[in-house]
This record gives sequence, C-alpha cells and structure tokens, in this order.
Amino acid sequence: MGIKERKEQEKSEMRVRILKTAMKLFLDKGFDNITIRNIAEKIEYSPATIYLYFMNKDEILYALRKEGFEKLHELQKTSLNIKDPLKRLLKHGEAYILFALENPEYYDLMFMMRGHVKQIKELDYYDIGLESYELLKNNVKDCMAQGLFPRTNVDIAAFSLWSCVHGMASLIIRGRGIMFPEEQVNNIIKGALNFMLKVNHDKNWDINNKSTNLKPELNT
Amino acid sequence: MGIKERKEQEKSEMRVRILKTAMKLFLDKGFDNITIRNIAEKIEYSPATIYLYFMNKDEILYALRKEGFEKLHELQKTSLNIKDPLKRLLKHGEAYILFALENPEYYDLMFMMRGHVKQIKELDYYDIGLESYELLKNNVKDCMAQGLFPRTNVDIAAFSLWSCVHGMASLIIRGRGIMFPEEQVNNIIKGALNFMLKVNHDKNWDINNKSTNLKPELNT
Amino acid sequence: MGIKERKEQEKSEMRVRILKTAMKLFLDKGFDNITIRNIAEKIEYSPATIYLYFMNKDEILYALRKEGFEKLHELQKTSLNIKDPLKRLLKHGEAYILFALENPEYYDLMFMMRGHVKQIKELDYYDIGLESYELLKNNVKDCMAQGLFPRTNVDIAAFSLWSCVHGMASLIIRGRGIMFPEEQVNNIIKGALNFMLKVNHDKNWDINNKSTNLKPELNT
Amino acid sequence: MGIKERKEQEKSEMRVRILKTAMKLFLDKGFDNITIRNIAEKIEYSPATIYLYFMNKDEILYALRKEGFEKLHELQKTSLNIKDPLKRLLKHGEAYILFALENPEYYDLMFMMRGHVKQIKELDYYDIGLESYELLKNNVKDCMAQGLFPRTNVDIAAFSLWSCVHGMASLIIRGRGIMFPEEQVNNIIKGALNFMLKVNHDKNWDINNKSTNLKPELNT
DNA sequence: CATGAATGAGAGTTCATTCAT
DNA sequence: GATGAATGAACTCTCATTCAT
Repeated sequence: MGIKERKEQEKSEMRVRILKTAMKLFLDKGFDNITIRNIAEKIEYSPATIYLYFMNKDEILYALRKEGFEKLHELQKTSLNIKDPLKRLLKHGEAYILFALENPEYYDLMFMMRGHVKQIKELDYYDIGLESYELLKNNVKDCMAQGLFPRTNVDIAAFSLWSCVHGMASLIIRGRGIMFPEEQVNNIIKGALNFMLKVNHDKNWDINNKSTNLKPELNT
Repeated sequence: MGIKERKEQEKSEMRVRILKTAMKLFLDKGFDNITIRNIAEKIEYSPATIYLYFMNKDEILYALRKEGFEKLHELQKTSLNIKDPLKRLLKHGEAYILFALENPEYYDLMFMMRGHVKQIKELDYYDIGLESYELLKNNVKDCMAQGLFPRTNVDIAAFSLWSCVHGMASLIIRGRGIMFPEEQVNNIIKGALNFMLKVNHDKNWDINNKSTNLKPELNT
Repeated sequence: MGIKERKEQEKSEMRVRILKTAMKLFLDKGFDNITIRNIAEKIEYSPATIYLYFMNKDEILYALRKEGFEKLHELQKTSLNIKDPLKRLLKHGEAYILFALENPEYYDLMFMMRGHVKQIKELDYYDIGLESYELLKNNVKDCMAQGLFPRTNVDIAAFSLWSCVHGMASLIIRGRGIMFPEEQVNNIIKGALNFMLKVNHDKNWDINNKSTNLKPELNT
Repeated sequence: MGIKERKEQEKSEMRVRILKTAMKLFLDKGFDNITIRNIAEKIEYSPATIYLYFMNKDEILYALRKEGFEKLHELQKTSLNIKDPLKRLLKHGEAYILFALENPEYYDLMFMMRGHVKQIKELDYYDIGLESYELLKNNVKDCMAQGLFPRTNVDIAAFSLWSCVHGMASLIIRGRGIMFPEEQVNNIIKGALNFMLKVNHDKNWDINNKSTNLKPELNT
C-alpha cells in the first residue's frame, strides 16, 4: 500500500502546488484576470494538466475558498478556551483581522469577490463559514448574558461587529490607506483596531512583524 | 462660440448617456462582465461610437468613479451646516451609508473593485475622495475638541469610523446577509446601523423605503 | 437607399461566400471535421469574422440545410405541370436523385448526417421538407386513383419509393459503388434508376454529363 | 504452446470487450462523439490500456466494421439452402434489413459513416463485403436464369435491390420517419418492406418484437 | 499487463479595439 | 459624428496519444 499512498500524496501535492500558484497570481491580478495558462506556465506544466486536478477554473476558486474558510475557522477556534467572554470576543476579532491581513488573497476570494456561478448556499464550504459565524454569535450572546454588552438582537450585534472588522480588512486590502503617509499605515491599522475594539490590554500579536506588513504587496 | 458650446454640450450629453447606461449594466453583472457592445446596444449606437467619447473601457470606469466621488461629496457637504459636531458626524455617516445603499454600483466601483491599470493616486478623482475624507477628519477633530470623543490620533479615529460603515455597506452589497432569514435582512441592516452609530434620535431617512430596500436587486 | 441596399447585399454576399466555402469543405471532410478556422482561412478572413454572419457553427449547418431543402423543393415543383401522374412521379424521383447526385454535400447534410443539437422538428426548414414529402404523397395518391398503382397505404408507398431513391443516392455518395469497374459506375447508376423506376421512356436528363459524373469527387 | 495460446485468447477476450463496449457507446452518440476515455471508463481500464489492443481509435472502427461484415455475411449465408431463387433472394433481403434494424450501430459504421483515413479498398473487410455482394448477384443471376426476373445487367439489378433495402434501413436508423404518427412507424416499416419486396408469403420474422422495435432508441 | 501522468494541437468562441467610409 | 466591417489576441476546455514506471 506504500506505493499507492505515495501516489495519492503526489497527486495531492500537485493539487496544493496548483492552488498555491493560483493563489499567488490571483493576489496580483484577481481571479478573473488570471488564466489557466498563466497558472500552467508558472508551474511549468501544460494547461491540460491543470484539468487533471480540477474540473474547471471555478473548481480552483471553490477549493481555495474552502481552504480559506477552514483556515479562518481553525484560527478562530483558538479563542474558545478563553473564559472571559469579552476577551474571547476580542481574540475572535483579532484572529479575523489577522487572517485577513496575512492572507489577503484568501480574504478577497472569500468575502470581497463577486459571486461566481454557483449559489453560495450550495457550496460545501458554506457550512464552515456558518460555523465561524455561530462562534461569533455565541461570543456576543455570552457577553450580553454577563452584562458586558448592551442587550439587543444578537444577529444585529454580530453583524455590526463583523462589519467593523470586515470594513478595515477590505479597505486595507484594496489599498485604501493611501491617504496616510506610507510609514504610518501599520500604526493606523493597529490603532484603528484598538479604537474599534476599545482594546487597552496587552496584545500577544504584533501587527508590525514582517508577515503582516502588507503595504508593499497590496495593489489598488 | 455658441456653436462650439452647443457641440460641447451635445458631446457631454452623449457621455452622460453612455455613463448612465454603463452604470446600470455594471450593477447587474459587474464591470468585467459588461462589454462595450452591451453598452452600445443598450443606447442603440455602434460600439465604435463609444470610442468617440471615451478612449477605452477603463476611461468609462474612471469617469464613473469620478462621478461617484462627486455625488458622495455633495451628499456629505449637506452635513456642514449642522452645528453640533457629533450630530454632524452622525449625519456624515448616514449620508455615506445611504449613498452606498442607494448607489451600490457606484459604491462598488469606488471602494470595492480592484484597481484597473492606473494607480489611484494618478487619477483626477483622487482629490475629491481626499476632500471627503478631510470632511470626516474635521468632524472627528471637532468632536474631540469639544470633548465629545476620546482624544486619539485623528487619522486612526477617522479610519476606524470609515471602516465600520464601509464594512456594512460592502457586506450588504455583496449579499452577505444570507445567514439571516430573508424577511429580516432589512431590519438587521437598520439595527446594525443604529448599533454602530449609536443613533437614538429620530431619523429622516428610512431604510425600508423602496429605493433602499436593496436586497432583491443585489447579487452575491 | 441605394447605399443601404448595397450594404445589405454585400452582407448577404458574404453570407453566401461563407456558406459556399463551408459547403465545399464539408464535402471533403464532413461537417464535424471542418473548423471555423478552416472556413476562415479559405475565405481569407479571420475566424472572428465568421461570427459576424453566423451565431455559431451550427447556424451554418442549419442555413445550408435550409438552402438544400429549398433547392430540392424548387426542383421538385417542376414536375407539377405534368399531367400523367405516373410520369409526374417519375419526374419527381428523377429530380430527387439528380439533386442528390449534383449536390452530394447538401444531400449529406440533409439526409445522411447525424442530428446536431436542435430537434429536427424545431427547425424552420422542417416545413419545406414536409412540403416536398407532401408532393410525393400527392403523386402517389393520384397514381393510385387512376389505377396506375396498387392501392395500399399512401404513406407506406411513399416511404418505400423514397427509400429506393435515397438508398441509391446515399450509397453512391458514400462511394459504395466501388465494386464496379470505375468506368461503368455512371451506367450502373442510370441503369439502376431505370430498373427501380421501371422507366423505359426517353429521358430528358443525362447522367453522363459532366456535372453528374460524380465519381472522382466522392470520397469513401 | 499452451501458454501462448491462452495469452492470445485473453488478448482476444479483451479486444472483444473493448469492441462491444465501444459499439454500445457509438450507438448512442456516434463514433466521432465517443472518446477513448469514454470506452476506457466503461470497461474500467485506463485509456492507455486500449492502446495495447488497438493501434488507435480508427483501428477500433475497422475492427467493428469487419465484425459487422462477418455477421452480415453469416446471416446471409442462411439463405443459401433455399432452392427457389426468388424466395432465396427475398430471404437474402430480409436478412439484410433485419441485420440493419437489429444492429443499427454496426450498420451505421458499415454503410452510413464517412470513411476514416484509409481507403475502403485497402481494408481487410473489403473482401467479406464483396462476398456478400456476390451472394446477392448470384441470387439475381439465378432468378434471371429461371425467368423469374427481367433480364438486364446483373450488377444493375443487384445494385438496385441493394439500394432499396439500404434506403429504408438508413432512413429508419437516422429517424426519418418523423412525419408519420409515432405509433404507426413500425407498421410503416413493415408495410414498406412488403411493398418493396412484394412479399406476400408468411414471414418468420416479426418487425414488431422488442429487439426490432427500434424507434425509441434511435436518434436523428 | 496496466496505468498515471502528461501534453501538443487544436476546438469553438469572445471582445476591446481600429479604421475606412 | 457615426458606423459596418474586421481582427488579433485571448480565452476555457477537450482529446488522441505517449511513455516511464
């Protein structure tokens, strides 16, 4: 069975290779402006080869989105063991924005792109996305229950919070920080997070490290 | 010079016609999925005619964006005569979100689309956008000056507020309300606006009226 | 209006040119083996140009089939002024086989090809084909009425007669005369027609003339 | 040599399997629309395996045609022991049409398809086809010799008769009975056969039984 | 014997753009 | 000013076929 497994793994490795390459290209130019040929050339295979691993171009998109939702969900689950609901909520928000800033390509495909063909609800990653949203809602509920938060409709509150972090993430990803002096962008991001989340406590994540210094890689 | 002026005006009327038509089409399918031919057919001219008024497809985009920024700026200036800085800020925010929800096509082109070719800073509407942003900053500054607002970096505060409204607008425009029961979407939008803007006073705009009941026209 | 008409005519001339060229190519290799590019190259235009005159490849097929049915119908109507029903029937048969042998490309598309996409009954040339068939049936009916023909079900008789001529035409078009010495093929065709139609009277058409000496142009 | 023989037989079994599967697929969609992959999937082998048994796709076609000609020849030989030449000829015709209606896939490949690459005369089944034709000619000759048939050129008479049955078979196989009411198609076929073959004697084959009720399986 | 992986060649089709009239 | 006609350059996708293992 060793042989069979190795083959399977190679197959899977190729898929990953295609996905990674596609992702990189999408970041630069957007899904619609990347062709199967572009991807094929980058991995030095023929275009036809791509079709051995993905039924069509959209399947690549769906696969990446699924990956994205899984990654995000994984990140967000790390907040689950925090007792204090407000801190948990903050951690949840941080995880979200961190994911967006570190994986702008994924974030774009997941939350910023126009729909492609299939209805969102039919896609198999819809459930994972929903789970992430449930996590958020539970946090909000807990906060309300403990009086740490004004009592209102949970969905409304959750959607509002989501909007705040999504707003920041998407403005930055689309390069709408340009009115700030280049060197201050990161500080502004950090500050805005604080401002929005009213966070005064110490952070265990630092927006200034290399991987999150997104400015130069972003395009308008 | 009468003739020249009339000519110019006719030229300008045609431009407007093209822009309006293009805009309507973009709303449905997005800029990338509308062809010059689509626009030409709609206005019952030949594709070649479009090129008499616009150098290329991108120029249409730029013109529309400029229009958008002008409209938005106009809307936002209406808040200038409000004395109370906090109320002025709220009015400013309302105007923004109202613009987004009533003109999702413009909003998409202005704040959600990927950049096309030219760098944003090179574009002639950059200044107008900046002016709008200055308006926001002034409001924030005034609020801080009068102690209505915690004193922090103005840019950070402004960017944060912008993020909140942009987040909501863009999630709604991309149809990410799907986890809510269809009939509650509008309530959630209204509720979230209240939640974020902490608005308790009477509103002179109503999210439930026809033109802002956006749900059915939006696509994911 | 002179200009407009000339333009229209040119447009129509181009359509004809494309159809003629396509037809020639189909004769050699069959519809499925001819590409839009092949046609474009032959007429020394770009492939995209073809699409200015035909929506897609199938439309070319349909147009040609329609032409074919019209041509055939025209030919068959010439028999209408013959009084004697049997002679009229013979003339009808001759016209049919003559059409097939002189226009093997049309005949192939009309009666020998596999169906392409649209259901035959939906196509606008279905009616013309039906009319031709009605002509045949009327002839058969008249023959029966005058006792020149055994009385049976008209459809059965008509279908039988059609089968005979179609059989010959299609065998010849597919080159299944190869077991006969090359130089006798035409005689055999003529003889078979006589044999099948029991024709002893003088003919006003001659299978030996150039245009009907089909052998060298046919492929297997 | 036992081993070698067994190997050969296995090889042959696989060939048969491929051919049978290919045949079934061709019936539905036609040779040109079936891919090597389609066949491979159906037999649950890889496409490459097909190439161990056939040089290329065309070889499958040739093999099937050969099979077809052999089957037909076999069927037609059954008429040989009939003394009366006219009855023998009728039996011969019946066998032919029965073969066509029961094996439309074979019949299509053998007599209706365009040639693929090789000239018919070069193919090894050409001889068998010719033998079948000789059988027909001998029958015709015998009929003439016994005065049961008008004396004319034997080739002409034979080709004529062939044309009649081929015409019917091919029109039916291509679904050109559409102008008749659905439920009468079988009657028409039967009637036309009678009409053409002038058969009044009892039949031992029945066009109405399941295997020959071809209508629903045929495509246009 | 069997195949997984790969591909060259090419299919139909689309579209922003040009230009002579 | 307007356009009919044309196209180059791409696009996504398919398939018969090969070959190392």
